[in-house]
Amino acid sequence: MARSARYRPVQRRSRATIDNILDATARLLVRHGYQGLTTNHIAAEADIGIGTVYRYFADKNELLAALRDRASAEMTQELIKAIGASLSFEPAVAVRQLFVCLVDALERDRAIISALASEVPMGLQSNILPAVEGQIAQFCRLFIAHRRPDLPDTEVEEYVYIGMTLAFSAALRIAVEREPQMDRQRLIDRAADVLTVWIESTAAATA
Amino acid sequence: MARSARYRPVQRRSRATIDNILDATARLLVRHGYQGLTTNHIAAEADIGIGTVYRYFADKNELLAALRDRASAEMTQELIKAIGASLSFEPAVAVRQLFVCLVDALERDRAIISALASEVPMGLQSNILPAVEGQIAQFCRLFIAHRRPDLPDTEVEEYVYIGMTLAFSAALRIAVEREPQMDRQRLIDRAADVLTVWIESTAAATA
Amino acid sequence: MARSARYRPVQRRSRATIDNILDATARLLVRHGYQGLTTNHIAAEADIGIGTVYRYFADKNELLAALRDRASAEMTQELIKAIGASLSFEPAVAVRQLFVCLVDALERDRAIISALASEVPMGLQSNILPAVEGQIAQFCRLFIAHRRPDLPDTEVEEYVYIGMTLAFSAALRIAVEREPQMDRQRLIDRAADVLTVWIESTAAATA
Amino acid sequence: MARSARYRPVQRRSRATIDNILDATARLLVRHGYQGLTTNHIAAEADIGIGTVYRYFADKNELLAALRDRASAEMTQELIKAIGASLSFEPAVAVRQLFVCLVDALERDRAIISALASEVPMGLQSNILPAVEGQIAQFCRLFIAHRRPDLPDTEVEEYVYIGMTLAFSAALRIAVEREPQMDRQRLIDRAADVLTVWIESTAAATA
DNA sequence: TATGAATGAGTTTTCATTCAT
DNA sequence: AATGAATGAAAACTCATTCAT
Repeated sequence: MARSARYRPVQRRSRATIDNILDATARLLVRHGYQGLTTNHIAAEADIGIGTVYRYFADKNELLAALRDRASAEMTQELIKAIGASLSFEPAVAVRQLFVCLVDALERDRAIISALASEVPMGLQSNILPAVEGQIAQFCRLFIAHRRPDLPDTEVEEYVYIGMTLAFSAALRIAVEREPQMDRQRLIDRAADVLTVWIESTAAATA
Repeated sequence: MARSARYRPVQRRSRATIDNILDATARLLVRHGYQGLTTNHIAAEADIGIGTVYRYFADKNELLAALRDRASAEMTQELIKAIGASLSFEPAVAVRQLFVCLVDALERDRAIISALASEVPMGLQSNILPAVEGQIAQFCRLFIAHRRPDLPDTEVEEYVYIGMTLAFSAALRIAVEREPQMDRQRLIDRAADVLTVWIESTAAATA
Repeated sequence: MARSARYRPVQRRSRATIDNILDATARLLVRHGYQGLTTNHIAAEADIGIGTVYRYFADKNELLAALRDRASAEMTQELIKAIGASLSFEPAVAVRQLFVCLVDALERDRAIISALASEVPMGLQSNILPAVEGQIAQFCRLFIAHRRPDLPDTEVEEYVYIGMTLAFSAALRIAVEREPQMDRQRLIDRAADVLTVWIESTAAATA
Repeated sequence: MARSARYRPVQRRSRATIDNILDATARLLVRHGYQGLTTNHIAAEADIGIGTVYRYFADKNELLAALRDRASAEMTQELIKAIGASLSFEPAVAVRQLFVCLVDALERDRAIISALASEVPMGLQSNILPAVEGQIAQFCRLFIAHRRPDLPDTEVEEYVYIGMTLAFSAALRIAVEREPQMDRQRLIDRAADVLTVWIESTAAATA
């Protein structure tokens, strides 16, 4: 907000230092949660001076946003690769494969995801998933438009919206919030069933 | 530390004052988000002394928890009433009715829900929905067990888990996060379709 | 300070209520120390309203002063009785008897003495012992003046001052601050020795 | 609570700043007593920001403890020097010299001693004298053990305990609590007499 | 006379941010 | 470019005291 008006000299910024800071932040977030995550902590964990942190990030919010963006980008990349690999399978199989991959990805980053999503008081701003979801949605849009050129844009948009919601929220639950006594594999099967049934029913309905 | 037990006199606490404080908190949360939500602000908004806030709530967390519980209870009540009213319809219709009711309820409380869920840094602790969802899930469990006494408990549990996830996450999106250009009614229809199709397919599969 | 100017209607004050308040204060002081000793606590412990406390004591300081005075008076009374009983013995024996009695008295009230003396931030104002000591010193003065009418007042005063200091500080240590592995009886003997030797030497010197 | 360990960066701490803070605290304590001794006042008196106080001391207690330790160390140092200087004199003379030195030291620091001992509500924790006394007692133990190797340890311990109690409490009275009309020199003489007589009597008794 | 709900000035403490070195 | 000592606004919370009932 106040940021754009602040004087900021043109300077060479070291990618390595930025990653060092971001890594330190992620480590602390996973280790202790947002409570007690201070910029001074971050500097100490990254083994640099606090002043250096502020050479690379205008303020704490910007730092957290950069962390969010980096995590989003990594996860997006991974999912897009999985989509590429699934393209040759038939829809029902592909959907299941992608869903498994999504749960895996969320599970791997569960700590950082849940820390950023549910502890950092930046509102939805700090959430990693919307960005990831937006990217993936883009692919789905193209895919559907390619397969069903007859559907109007708004309808495509609605399918994508519902589909993304279902896929991501189910995967998130299974990966991050699942209670220990529930069976991971069976939940994945059930959720994939829903997606498959739904896709098939809509394909039939609009055929 | 040395104080063995917090002093808390037995006393008559005024329901009106508690509601006044909770209302003020909700108003501030909706208006400005969690950032800047201080106990002093709350007292000022409620037009009482800061000491009074601490007469009724041991600390800020307890206050927020009370707000969460009140909102949860209200929403749960409303949904249970809707469930009662839907009991006589056939499944497909009932599901649609209930889903509409859920979206309505979430929409009505959207401000407080999203503020508590995504801005208060208490982790999932501050989220209203889990409590509501848990209550409703209880009903679904009973209902399914009644209609399908042959299903083992763990399977019922899985269906409920997936069903609740789908219903609540879809409804939450439509009510709270829907982008303005999307049509509310059509999204509700699509989401209800998913639920209906899924319920019918599982009924058929296990028949 | 501001107290004398405060309006205070002439009223009947119940001795029982005052003692109730003082007892409650003493109990809390012994139980939890000065930390956490609030007037509201005191009222709750005494099972009366906080307003009632302020009907009987202008402020917290006055309450504490009343407690100090009451404890002082009780201890003084007890010691004076012991002095009366020792009067017929010869000096060396009497001194030892009185010293034992002093240690006993301090030990009995150790909790309240140490709480008031070392935790209440009223400076020396809160200490019980000066008042007790002053009263006892008065007796000693009379006794010495009676036995040694030839000594000038200032000299009597000095003897009393030194004697009181030695007796009370030694007794206080033995009763309140003694480390557990030290033998109470032997310490009493040693301390009584000092007093006896000193008294005899001064008697001889001035003879 | 959730913060696993207090963040405390490894850093160069300026001795000058610490002393500045401690000096300011001592000044305020002497000037106004413990009442009204707030960390904010200390910062203002030291002419630094409140944050700086907390860079050097974790909390108010630690600050007060540091002040106590500094005062203790200074006084101990001084007394030990005096002991060294007295070692060549015969006992009666040495005792008197040391007692005078003790009264001097206490008198010099009377303000801070009485403030810390009788106003800071940390119990005996805040008292300067126990630490000083403990150090000096150590010397006496060694000295007695050297002169009277036949005495059992517990007996030495008792003599030291009684002797320290007498010396310190008498000196404290004379230095800090003496009423103005009493003659300092004569009180010192009387008190030194007690110590001398006692030492000689015990030497004779155990010879 | 007794009550106890309400008060708010005052306290400790935190931590994002600056800037002289 | 990097540093880290210093900062101080702001937050949570306490508790002696008042006063309407």
